[in-house]
Amino acid sequence: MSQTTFRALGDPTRRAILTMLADQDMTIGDVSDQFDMTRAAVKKHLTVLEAGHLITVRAQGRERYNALNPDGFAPIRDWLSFFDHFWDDRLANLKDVLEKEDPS
Amino acid sequence: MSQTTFRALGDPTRRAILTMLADQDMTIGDVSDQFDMTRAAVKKHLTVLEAGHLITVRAQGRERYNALNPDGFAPIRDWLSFFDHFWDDRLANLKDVLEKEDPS
DNA sequence: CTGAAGTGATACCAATTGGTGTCATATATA
DNA sequence: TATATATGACACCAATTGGTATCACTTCAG
Repeated sequence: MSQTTFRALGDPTRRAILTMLADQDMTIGDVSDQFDMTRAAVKKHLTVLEAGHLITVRAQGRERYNALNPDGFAPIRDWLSFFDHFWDDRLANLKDVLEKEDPS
Repeated sequence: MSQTTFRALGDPTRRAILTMLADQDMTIGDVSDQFDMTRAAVKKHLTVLEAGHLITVRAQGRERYNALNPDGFAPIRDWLSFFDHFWDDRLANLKDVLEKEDPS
């Protein structure tokens, strides 16, 4: 289900984390340095982001690097595209109607 | 802020409502007929969707029709496009590096 | 006018969420 | 080996959230 992904994006702190990860992969310590909250809180956010497949974690010694997972954004993009296509079609239908009413 | 928009999309019931509204504008009664929950609960969801500018409401007699607001999806699309562009650029940079290492 | 239909608003409740504090574990480093 | 560093895992708490029940208000129809 993509519910975990949508939910992960619902929190502003988590979206900020994703933006930061766009610049560079970061450890929990790196991330929590940028926020006025404990590492435990950041860890929870990272767990939610991982559950939503928006990030991946790779261990390196005692550090664990969090990195963006581009593929994780696909469900969101797909969901949006449903509406985009819908509006495209509706626009096309409107065009057809107009052309039938007043053929040029 | 687009936080209200992201938050609105975080709930599966609200996303289902949006999908239903793609087919046709609906009153609260229409919507709540489709879910196993009270009208009051549906009303709350619609309020959140309206706060996120994802729907608009127009009164018609004693009925109030809820309709999709295509423009409301823009913040989400824009936010996603930031990452899309980022990955495009990163891919381009990678290509540059490869071409420099092994000029064809 | 009277009653039914459609809705808004509020109080209330259980569950979830975002946060802290604390302790345990694993890994570098002196 | 001893110690500091980086992290994970809980237990716990306040605030938010999704839901219900209930009452008031507006509008349509007889």
